[in-house]
Amino acid sequence: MAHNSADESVKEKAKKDLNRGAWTAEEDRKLAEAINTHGSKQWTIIAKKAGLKRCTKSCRLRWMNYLRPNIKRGNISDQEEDLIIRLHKLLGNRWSLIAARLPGRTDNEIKNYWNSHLSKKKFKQGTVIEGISIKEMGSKCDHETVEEENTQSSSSGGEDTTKSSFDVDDFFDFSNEKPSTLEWVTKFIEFSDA
DNA sequence: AACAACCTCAACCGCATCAGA
DNA sequence: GTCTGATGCGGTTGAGGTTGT
Repeated sequence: MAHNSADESVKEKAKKDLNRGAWTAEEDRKLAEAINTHGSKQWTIIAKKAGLKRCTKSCRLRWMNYLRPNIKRGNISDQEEDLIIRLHKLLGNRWSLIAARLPGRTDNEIKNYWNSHLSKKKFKQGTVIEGISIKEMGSKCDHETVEEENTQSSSSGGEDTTKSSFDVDDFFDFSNEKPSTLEWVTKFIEFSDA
């Protein structure tokens, strides 16, 4: 590494100048004000103009996970839980994709909920995944459990996957996804069809 | 009542990807 | 085509709360 130490110390100093840890109500108010003025896209501008000693990432995260309108907090319903389980089986640890199918829920919330509730539940019940660790689950789900899902749905006529009342068409509507996601979904569909 | 163990969740970190120059 | 800064994502951490002994 040819990093010069002056550069590093500038970065270190900048880091030290930033607030860290829990957000205060006052910080929330300032951030909301700045987003109101500048929109919720230009985070470098927002971070500067808000007058907060917070980095862009921190501002964005706070907005996405807490301040954003229409956020549901806590009380994940049975229906939502069921959907999370199904989506996780299908998508693996792609929390943002899963969150996109659950209005008002954030990727962080779903990730936390999965790690604290569902992963254990699944192990207790032993119904979905057997013989692999939680850490392995994320990567394995991408292909192996998809295959399992495929087998299960074909044997049961594929009806069970729609047991909960979510809109299947909407669920598989990836029209708003990024090209890289679409590519992945296309691959998944090809894999399912094979 | 006191302490330890466990749980939850907000926030941070590092990396990957994207977009513009 | 390359570089650089911005953005987004998933994994991890740690503070605070809860439960068990």
